Amino acid sequence: MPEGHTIHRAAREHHQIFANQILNISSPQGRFAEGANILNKTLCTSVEAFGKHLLYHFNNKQTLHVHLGLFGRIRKQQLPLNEPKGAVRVRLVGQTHSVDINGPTICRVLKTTNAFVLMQRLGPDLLRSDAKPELAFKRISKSTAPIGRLIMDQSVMAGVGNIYRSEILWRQAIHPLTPGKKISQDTFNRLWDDAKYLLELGVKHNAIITEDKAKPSKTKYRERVNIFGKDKCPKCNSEIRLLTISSRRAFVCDTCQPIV
DNA sequence: TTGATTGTTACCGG
DNA sequence: TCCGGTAACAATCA
Repeated sequence: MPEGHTIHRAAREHHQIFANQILNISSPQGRFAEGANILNKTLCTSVEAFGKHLLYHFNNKQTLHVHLGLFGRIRKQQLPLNEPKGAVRVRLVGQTHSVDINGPTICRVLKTTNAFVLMQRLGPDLLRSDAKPELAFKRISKSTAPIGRLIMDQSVMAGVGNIYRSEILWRQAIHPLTPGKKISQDTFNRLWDDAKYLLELGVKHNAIITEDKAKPSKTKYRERVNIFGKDKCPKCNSEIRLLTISSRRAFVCDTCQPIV
């Protein structure tokens, strides 16, 4: 489910529906009972995203830290409350809406200051206005690791997931196995700008859309992509090759993305 | 029922 | 010390 756009979209929505409200917090599965007690009936001050991490801040200096991992889901609903579906770890209830967090890898309460310390491990977040892309370029230009690994390394830059990785590199005609140190400043700038553009588009439409001609209205909640999971390159019609980079699937068109 | 999956971390060997 | 590889974990759907 999550790439950076999912989490930032959720943060924006949840901030709107929960900020400055006293929330009712429960854990239908009982796996989060301790944390729920600490936060229950506490004022939620803000909700924000760092990369793929979601933070709900409360006015008792505590923060609910959520990371959805590969399988986690967020379900937002209007009140009245429905029966929880599936493995709901935590349910947040405000005045108008409820949010269920299903199957996250991280779902815990931290002191707010400690949550911020953790976020410092992330590289610049494409979706945050305070991001400093030069920090990412510094890491990339010093590394012999393939660019396909680096742009998905959240400590290098935060937000890109496995689908966007293949799509961004294809759009910018960069071979995923190109060593980081061979990426020029210009190439990096193109890469960063396009990644940012695509993630912002993803936030706007709540979907992964990387194909320029795709009509967002028709593709809502779905993916509209160029080469991820495809057999043939939409530009040159040659075979798409499937690689494994960072133990994940990476798709490449060797014709349109020549190795430098 | 099986397998695949939009992710991260800990650990270990080279 | 710093890599790269691997296992573990999670829930849902086809």
